Amino acid sequence: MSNVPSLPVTPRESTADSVSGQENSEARERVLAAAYDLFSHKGVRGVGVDSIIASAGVAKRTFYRHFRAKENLVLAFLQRREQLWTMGWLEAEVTNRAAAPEQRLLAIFEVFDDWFRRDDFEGCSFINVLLETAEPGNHVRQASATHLARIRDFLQRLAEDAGISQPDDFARKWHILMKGSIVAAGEGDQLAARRAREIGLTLLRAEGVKVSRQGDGKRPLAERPISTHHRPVTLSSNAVPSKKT
Amino acid sequence: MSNVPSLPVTPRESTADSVSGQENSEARERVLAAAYDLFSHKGVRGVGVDSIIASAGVAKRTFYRHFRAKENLVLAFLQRREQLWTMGWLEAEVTNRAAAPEQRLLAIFEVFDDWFRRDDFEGCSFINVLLETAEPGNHVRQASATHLARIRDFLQRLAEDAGISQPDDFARKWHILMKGSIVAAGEGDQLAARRAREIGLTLLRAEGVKVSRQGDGKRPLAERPISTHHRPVTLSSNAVPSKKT
DNA sequence: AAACGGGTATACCGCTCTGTCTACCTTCGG
DNA sequence: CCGAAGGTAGACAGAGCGGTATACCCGTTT
Repeated sequence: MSNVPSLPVTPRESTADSVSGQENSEARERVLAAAYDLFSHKGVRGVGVDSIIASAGVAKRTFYRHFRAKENLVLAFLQRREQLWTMGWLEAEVTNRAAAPEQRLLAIFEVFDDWFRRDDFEGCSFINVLLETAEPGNHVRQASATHLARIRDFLQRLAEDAGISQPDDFARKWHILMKGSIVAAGEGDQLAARRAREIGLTLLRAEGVKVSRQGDGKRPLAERPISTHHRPVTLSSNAVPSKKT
Repeated sequence: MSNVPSLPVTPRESTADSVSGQENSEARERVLAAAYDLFSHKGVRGVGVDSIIASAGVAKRTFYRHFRAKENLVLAFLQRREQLWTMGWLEAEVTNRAAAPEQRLLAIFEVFDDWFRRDDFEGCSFINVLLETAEPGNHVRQASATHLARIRDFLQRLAEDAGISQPDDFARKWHILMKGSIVAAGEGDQLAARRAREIGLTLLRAEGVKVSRQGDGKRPLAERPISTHHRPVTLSSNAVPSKKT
């Protein structure tokens, strides 16, 4: 049973790993959910396979039946992070909060503002993994870069919709603001999102975009039904919680 | 005997670690120099004590005579990074390239532009260490945050000199641009520094600062005597290079 | 009924890492 | 001359890591 697994276990999450071709196992899902929590908060190098299987309540053999090696789990984690965080949370939340493209760009930092205030703020897993993996050729590192690029694609689409002349350059600039504010938040600056928003505002205006002020500070924040943050409903502290969490 | 050690071995680098009170040993200096290269390029978690002592050509016993534990070496490394990178390179280079405070702020990104193009670009060790150390209370993590704050102090001084109204807020914003561009460069965007510079320019103007254009693009780059980059003259590939570098 | 696929539990291997310990060598000052 | 300080070399302990192997259990399918 276990209350509501993070993802409905439905379809193939791509990159075939499972031995017999079926990646929709319950055990696999528990592992992935446990890995999501642990990896996103403690980093992929800081969490061992033993911790994950203990937290997932799964046998080691079962783990290695679904993932050839730890690296494969990490790659699967990054993909799930994109589903849950990038798409299921950030993009959804932004799209929900504003309609005009330039307002959506600004809304990113309003979403970040809430995020940075969370006591269990984890930072951006893509950045974290990228930076804790030194070797340039690494699979995991490249995957992180790809997922970051996909965030940039979202920004670029918004820039195009806003009629900005050089959407790629603009998206990369906006991404610099996002990444910079995330690192600043990790450093402890809880106001980082507001600062980044202000920079973004001047940047938009310099770009010739007319941005109708609907609150320079906080948003009206009427109804916002989505998102209980991008965290999957973690399976309630299963089984042996391992020794040294 | 070993060509020009990175620092003249002269005075106390604070935080007494050495057993008998003298931290000006030659062996200690070799260790610190080796650690600087390895840590800054491969991360502090990715480099073991064995690699360091092999690269430094020093016995293990000697290492532990000077550093109670690896953590103490890491802290010493961060301090040296501040001396060599923050002060000896970034601040010196910026101060050398421009005189007016607003020009110095912009010069940061011109210095970064050169830096990002290096093939052995290592990123900001303070950010790297901060992000690869998950636990919030950690000594090393806090030390990294402190060193980052000291960079911000430099920015704040420049902001004050430029007559900017809220220097702390401005410094934090500028730092967001710096950190964001560094991460972007780590991701592979070699133009990140120029993008950040452009953002900074609009930000300065929005702040009411008159910035006389002396080249919107590249600088005149006349004489610039300082800096062969912040890298200490690494002791030429000493001793046993260990097995698996 | 038998076979099989997937799950559990646990021991184990080999490697790496931090840190200690033994033993010897060199230099230098009283 | 001798002893202490600081150095070298290398074995070693103990822990954690990723990954494998053994043995058993259970439900479904054939």
